[in-house]
Order: sequence, then structure tokens, then C-alpha cells
Amino acid sequence: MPKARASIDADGPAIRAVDLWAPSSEKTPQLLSAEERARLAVIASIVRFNKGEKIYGEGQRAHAVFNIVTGVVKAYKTAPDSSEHITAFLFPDDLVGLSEEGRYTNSLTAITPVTAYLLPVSALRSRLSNDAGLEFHVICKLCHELRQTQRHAFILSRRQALSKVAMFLQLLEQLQAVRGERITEIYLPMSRSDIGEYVGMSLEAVSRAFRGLTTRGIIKSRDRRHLKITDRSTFDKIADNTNASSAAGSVTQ
Amino acid sequence: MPKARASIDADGPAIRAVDLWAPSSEKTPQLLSAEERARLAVIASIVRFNKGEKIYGEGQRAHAVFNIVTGVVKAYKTAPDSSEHITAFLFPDDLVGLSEEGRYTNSLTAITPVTAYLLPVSALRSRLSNDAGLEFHVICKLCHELRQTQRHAFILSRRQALSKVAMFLQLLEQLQAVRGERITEIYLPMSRSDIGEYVGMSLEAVSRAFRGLTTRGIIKSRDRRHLKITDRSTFDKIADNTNASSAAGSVTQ
DNA sequence: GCAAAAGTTTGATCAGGATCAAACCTCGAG
DNA sequence: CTCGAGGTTTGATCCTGATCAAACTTTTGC
Repeated sequence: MPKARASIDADGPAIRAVDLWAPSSEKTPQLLSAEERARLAVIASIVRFNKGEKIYGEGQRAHAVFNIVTGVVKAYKTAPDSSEHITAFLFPDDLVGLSEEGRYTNSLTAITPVTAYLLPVSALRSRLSNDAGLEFHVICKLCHELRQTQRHAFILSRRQALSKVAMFLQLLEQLQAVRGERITEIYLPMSRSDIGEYVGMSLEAVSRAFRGLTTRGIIKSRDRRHLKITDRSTFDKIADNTNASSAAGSVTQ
Repeated sequence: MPKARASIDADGPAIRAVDLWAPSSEKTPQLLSAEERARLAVIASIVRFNKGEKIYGEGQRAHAVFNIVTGVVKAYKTAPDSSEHITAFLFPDDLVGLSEEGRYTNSLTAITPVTAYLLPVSALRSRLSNDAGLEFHVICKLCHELRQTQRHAFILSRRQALSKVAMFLQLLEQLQAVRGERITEIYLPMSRSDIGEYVGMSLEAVSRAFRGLTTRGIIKSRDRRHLKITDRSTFDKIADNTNASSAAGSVTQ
């Protein structure tokens, strides 16, 4: 977050209008172009984390930003009642290290082995101030992040367990799709309880939802971390709550 | 959203690192400084909407951005099953008009009489390209919006009705606080069902939650749209789920 | 000011998911 | 290979909030 003026935090107006930069129709799939990447490489160092290793904790002094190279990371907040709320799952090429007032706003843990570039905040900041292109990319990424978060909120607002899980799978599928090509198999690097904490339900309910989708022939899982969607149309109907109950509702559990 | 490159939408990495611009410690409570505001006034025109009037619909061609002057607006998405999911409530000084691929991403309806500045997208875009200060403010506002959305997601992830409503009231209180001064009375311009669609529960449940908070002496409502918090400590405990049940749990309903 | 419409409260019932509990896999460490 | 810990499935029960329904209140338009 750009700095921490209390006034912005407290009463800064929201912005909801950002389709203004739309320049040409060039593609910018990466946060950084090869060239920009190279320029940043100077200040970056590679770091590595084991599965389950905590990268940083909420409230800790934010000294660095990470650019994930391989692996998957979860960002989460720990509520006072010690329950976790997962804010996002981060994948390769994602930038992580959101901070406010110089402190991280959430905790970060690797859920698979992770390698990442570590970019010291100070060095990165000076790069940004004289690199308009980079700044533009940042705006793009902020917008992307905003979309993702709105989508997350949308998932959380659903009341049906099947609906939540289906939407979550849609999300993963899109994240894993390469260049718009639909993938055949969805990979679930995170645990059932991670999923539950992301979509807002208990881990048992997540498990049951998977079984529910399986017994209806909508998904088929190879193992606990790999599944494919076998009945697209009803899957989509469940995901966006278009009454699929006529067909699937008959199956009791 | 800045433009609509399919590739960004599909696989653009998320950014989570934006505390990089933190300059001095000046305050920027408004999106626009008086001067910037004046520069924009040239291209703006004033528009007025009645209570309940729809400002625009999701998917409509996005020709303009609105800067709310007075009144309150709700932004929402209509799910295929025709249920509404409220994305945000917008207040004076908020900018609205988020679009993607030149089309609005959600619908907008005035929930009180509203006056606003209408800024044509085309004119605004050209302003922005040669106004770095404005661009910086946009980044700030995007961050603010992101924070708000994350907070919304956090509310939606709570399972207790009282907790959701209490968090929602906290949110309103902060939005209405002027310069960090805590207000005495919270104003609820939106209907119970609007609240329900925002926090993810039925309107009846919202009503019961208000009653629940009232019978426990935690809030006191002057009328349906004005209330004050009478027991701060238990209110806060309920809002962040710190077990307040010892004290309040005894009250059955 | 009245009637209709919209919004709110309250009640009763019901269902879906939370929770508690136990058995079962899976993977990694020794 | 075996053991153990962490993760997952499954089961049984309970409870909260959804849903249906009806009375009541407030607002709005004539």
C-alpha cells in the first residue's frame, strides 16, 4: 500500500474507475518485461523456503518484496480468536509483500517448496521513482489484485458449499491456464483446511463438497491434489448457482 | 481497471507489494487536491439521481466516471440466479465507474438522492496521461479500494451473524468518522436487505442481529437509520470474535 | 391524507453446515 | 521398513441462519 497517511486510510475516497490508461492493445502478461526484469535482477537475490515454512508474519517490519519463481504461497491473517483467514494464494510470477506503514499486512507461508527473488524495499522504491513503465505495470497489477479480491469476496458470499468449492476450482483452473488454453487437470497444492479458510467453510465441509461433486460425476480426482472436471455444464451451473438442482438435487448426499 | 488485455486478466501475476511510494508524511485525504479538482472541473458536468435510480448497469458501455458529491450509492453484481451481491457502498468523494474492456463491471444504484460530477472517460484519460500527480493519487485510491475489498472479504468470511453485522457497523463508523474523530451516531442509509447482501446473510437475519445487539445493550437505535454503540468493549469483542460469549452468551436470543 | 408499496419485524419450521469424534490414509523421518 | 504426525474422510449430532409466512411500519405517490 502506498504509504500510510492515516487520513487516506480513514477517509480517503475509494476509486472505482480505472479503465483510463487503456493504451494500445499490446499484451503485458508479466509484471515485468524482460528488460525491466533484468534491471531489477541487479538488486534481487534468490531465496528458498521449505514447504510449510513461514516467510514473514503480519505486523513484521517490511524490508523486502518477493517475486515468486516456483512454488505456491498462502497469504493470511490470523484473527484474534486465532482462526486463520486466507487472503490469497500466490503463484509463480506473483509479487508479494504488501505492507502498510512499513509493516506487512498479512502473514506468508510456503505451502510447497518455494524459490523467489527477494527485492529489498529501499532499492525497489528508488527504481520505481524513475521508471514510469514500472509504475504503469504496478497499476495494472493493482487492478488485477483488486479483481481477484472481488472475486474472492464473491465466493465467500455464496451460501451453498458446492457452489463455493466449484467457484474456487474455476479460479484455480483459470490461474493455471496457460495463455487461455484450458488445462485438463486442476492441481490443488493446498490442504483441505486451507481451501476451507479461503472459501469460508470448515475443512470437513470442503471434503464433503468434493465427495458431493464426485458422486454426481461432475469431477473426478486422480489423487488428493489432482482432479478434472468431467461434467462441465452442471459444474458451471453449480458454480454460478444456476439451478442445477433439477438434475443433481436428486442425489441425496 | 486499466484496460483489458486478456492476457493480464488471465494470467497476470498479482501484486501485493505497494508500500513503495511512501514519500513524506503529508496528508492526502481527498482524491484530488483543490487545484487538480479545478483542472478537472473543466471537463465535468453535474448530474443528479433520485433515490433508487439506477446509474448504470453491469456490462453497459463505460462512457463516464462519477465523482460523488452528495448521497450514497451501492455497487453490485447480479448473479445468474438473480440474487444481488453488493460489492461496495460509495460515499461522497468516492470515484465510481470501474470498467474493463470499456464496459462497467458492476451495476450502480443511488440509495439516497445523489449528486455527482460526471467525467467523460475520454477527456479524463487524456488528462491523466500528462498529469503524474493525478496518476499517483490513482494508485493511492486503488490501494484504498483494495484494502476495503479485503476488509469486505474478511466480513464475509465470518460465520456468526452478530460478528458480521458488528464488523459492518465498525466499517460504517470509520467511513463516517471525520478526520479520525469518532462519531456519536452511525447513519445507515441502506436497507436491511442491502446490508444482508453486503455481509452475506438474509435480511431477516440482519434484523435479528440488530435486535440481538440491542437487547444485549450493545447498541441503541434512535430510528431505523440511526444508532449508537452503547457498550464499546463487548461490541469490539463481538466484532473481532474475541469470545464475548461469557457475558453475552447467556441471553438466549 | 389516504392508499399502495416498500421495507421491517417477528414467528415457526427446516436444512445445511459447524462441531465433535473417531477411523483412515499418506508421506516423511528415522 | 516402520512409525508417527499431519492430513483426510466419514459419521452423528446440534445449532444457526435460511426460508416461508404473516403482521406491522414507514414511505411515497396521488
